[in-house]
Amino acid sequence: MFEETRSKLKSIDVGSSNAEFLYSFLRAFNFPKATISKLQLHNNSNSFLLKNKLLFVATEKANPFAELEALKLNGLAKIKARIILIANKDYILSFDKSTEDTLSVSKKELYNYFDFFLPIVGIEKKNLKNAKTANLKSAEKFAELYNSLVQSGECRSEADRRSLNIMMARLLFCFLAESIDAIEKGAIYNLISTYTSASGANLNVLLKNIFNVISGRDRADLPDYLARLPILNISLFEEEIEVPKFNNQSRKLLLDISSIDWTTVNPDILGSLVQSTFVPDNSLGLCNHYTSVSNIMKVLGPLFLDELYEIFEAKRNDVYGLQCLLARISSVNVFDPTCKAGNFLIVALKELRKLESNIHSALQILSGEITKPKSIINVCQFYGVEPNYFNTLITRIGLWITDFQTNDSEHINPLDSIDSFDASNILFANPTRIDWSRFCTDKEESYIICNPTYKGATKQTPQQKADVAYVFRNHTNTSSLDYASCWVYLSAQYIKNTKSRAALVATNSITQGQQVGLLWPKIFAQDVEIFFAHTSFKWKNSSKDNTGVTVVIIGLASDGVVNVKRLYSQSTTDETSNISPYLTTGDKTIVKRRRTPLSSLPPMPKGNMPYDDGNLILSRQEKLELVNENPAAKIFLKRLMGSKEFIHDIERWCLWITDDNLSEANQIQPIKHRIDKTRESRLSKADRAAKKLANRPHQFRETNITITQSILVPSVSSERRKYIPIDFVFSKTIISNLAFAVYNCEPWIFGVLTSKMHLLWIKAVCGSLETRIRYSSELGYNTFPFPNITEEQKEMITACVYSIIQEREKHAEKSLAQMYDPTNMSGELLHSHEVMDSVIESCYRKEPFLSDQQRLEHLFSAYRDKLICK
DNA sequence: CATCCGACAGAGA
DNA sequence: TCTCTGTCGGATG
Repeated sequence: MFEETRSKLKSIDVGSSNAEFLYSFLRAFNFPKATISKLQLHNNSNSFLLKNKLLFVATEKANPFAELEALKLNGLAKIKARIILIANKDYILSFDKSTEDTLSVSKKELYNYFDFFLPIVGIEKKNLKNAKTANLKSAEKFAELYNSLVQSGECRSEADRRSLNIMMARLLFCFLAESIDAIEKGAIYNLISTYTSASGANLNVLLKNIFNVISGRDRADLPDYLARLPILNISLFEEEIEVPKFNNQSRKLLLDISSIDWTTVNPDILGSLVQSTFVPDNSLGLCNHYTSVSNIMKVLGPLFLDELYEIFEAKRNDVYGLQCLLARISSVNVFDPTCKAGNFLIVALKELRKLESNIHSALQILSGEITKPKSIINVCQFYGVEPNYFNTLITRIGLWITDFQTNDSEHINPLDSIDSFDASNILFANPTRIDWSRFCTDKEESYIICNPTYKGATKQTPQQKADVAYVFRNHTNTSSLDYASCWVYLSAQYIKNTKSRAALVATNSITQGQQVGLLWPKIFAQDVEIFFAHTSFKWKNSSKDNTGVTVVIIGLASDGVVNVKRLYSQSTTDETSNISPYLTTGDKTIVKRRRTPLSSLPPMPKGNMPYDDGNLILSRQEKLELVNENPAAKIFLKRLMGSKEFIHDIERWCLWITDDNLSEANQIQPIKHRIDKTRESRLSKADRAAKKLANRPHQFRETNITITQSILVPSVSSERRKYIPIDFVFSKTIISNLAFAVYNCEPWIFGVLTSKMHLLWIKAVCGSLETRIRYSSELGYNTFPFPNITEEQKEMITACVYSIIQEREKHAEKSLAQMYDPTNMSGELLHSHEVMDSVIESCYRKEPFLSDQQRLEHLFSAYRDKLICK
């Protein structure tokens, strides 16, 4: 169906003018002539708008990312088009506003990515089950072969696994070597198909021979068919390994793999795919998530590439300037201290070569020379540390093939290119245990890029726990840190007092909640600051399972190295003099956990934790059945509310038994059964506290109850609502550990908690679940700066509270979720909240606040003042 | 003792 | 399969 589009795109003359390029592009997607001739000029003569579909921008800039950034600065929302297509002489950069996908390819390769543009003809990519790319196909075949060999029982021991991994890496190397003619094309396929039997029985012997011949170990009296293989003098083939036995099926898979056309395989994602599909478990418990190219560009651009391109644009007509720039890029180090399959390094190499090629083109124009010299960017400038041996091999392979593919010179002998396999600096080690500065010694400038493993403090393996303890051995209060903090800290140490910079992708947790107070003082103490950052966005790559995590990007530099800091979000870019550890434009104020409220507010504990494996809790149905059969059970039941039951008005019940009426409760068989099960479950836990709780299995861990009225605050709730849904609950309700409670409180407290001021504070200083609002008392409530107010003010607030309650009562049939639906909130309810907001704000100061930014600044300064007073 | 977190998890469309 | 939005339990301070 789209073959025609593809072939039309392929036939576009790359050298044509911008307008011609655009016309051909649109014709490929079958836009009628009339549409094309009616194209509107947009803002200036370099861009065209196809309304609601496409904005085409022609640029002179060699780095189209700069043009996209410029558009973002002006606000992407204003652009009335789904897809933005930026084109310079050779490359195109495209951005899909809806999916936030980025595509960066040369014009020549554009046809292979036509599906990116299908939304402009009304087809969503997700609906398109198109043929898999060569990359994915190859990776899956590789994974199949790997699994087949593992499952046939050939690779039981650790040593067998290792041999298998090395064999897989060697095979990958051989096929790529064929693709660049370092090995005769089809040689491996022919050897296997000709000299092994269909049963696969002697295939392992043949492979062993092939490896021996290639390594040069065993070349005496070779039969002719093996003698034609070259000697590849690299470490990959040095070790003599046991090759696992093949069977009919695995032999067939290997033949399939060797007949793939490896010339079309893209090294920056192949390695990652291979790795993510066939290293399912590894002894270090590290994850195999890899970073997509568009995410890598979010890191490389602000870290150094944008700056290099700015220099290039400025010196375009200056031979000396261009030569200086060349000298500079030939001496930078790029260092990924947890490189996995190496795709950061590979993309960095590719991008630097692209820039180099641009510089050579500019120099050619200035000097009139025709031939391009050999690249001065060497793979030895690329450093990686990786605790998985197989990954180090994949990284080396990726860098080697990229080195060959991106070298402009036509006179590189494929066999000579092999040397770069061992030239790259890839170290097999645990990066938390080595001294980075002794591995990647700082020449002129080094750039650290990485996407370390994230693991929350309570989810770390003992090994990871020990790693964190080792990295932070000179500090206290470190056992709640995420595993990724190690890389932030070590990066800061590495760049300290140098001009080098670092940029990391990390879980957003390290920029939120308690971790801010635990990590960032240790970073800032080294005179290192955040010079750019990208706020939270949902992690995505093209791997089959897109795991749920929300990430940020953090750029670090020594104080004073970078003056203008850039703060990026999905659609905006802010320039500022400081980026806070919460990734806002504020100052470096850090809010730390407090046990008691800073202001004159009553305590807010968490609700009661069941700790029961579900045995003390009943659904509506279970409760009805119990009461039907045992009417006496009724007095032991109370409504239970966590966030979900509270917000969505879901009926859930719990057994609430005091020591006094325990014997009475035990008379009812189903209740006794539930109590017994709770005891069992608590006893089965390793935790000492749990065993102690088994002594009172009829009760929740905490036993707080409401006597008059309590305010319930859900601990997690959607960030899309205008207000956090909170409400009063009364004595029949038990609040669970999934909500906070101000027990038996005065009504005006409700006014403070529901206010916009409080919400802003909570969003700013508490943690979050992905991007949900995660309320917390120690971080958000106890730290909230609220003025001491008069009785009159309390009365005013109370009046507003009642008017909100009254508005809610008009919709008594609705749940809080429905009343506070972000798209459908009643005008009166909204209004009563706004009145409340202004009353609360008037407690802070007479003149009204003009923006949330102002409100937050006031809150932070009030927080600092209160702290000093205490 | 009692809080904050999760390379998440479960439900609904 | 994607979108939306909050469970549950326990190590940790």
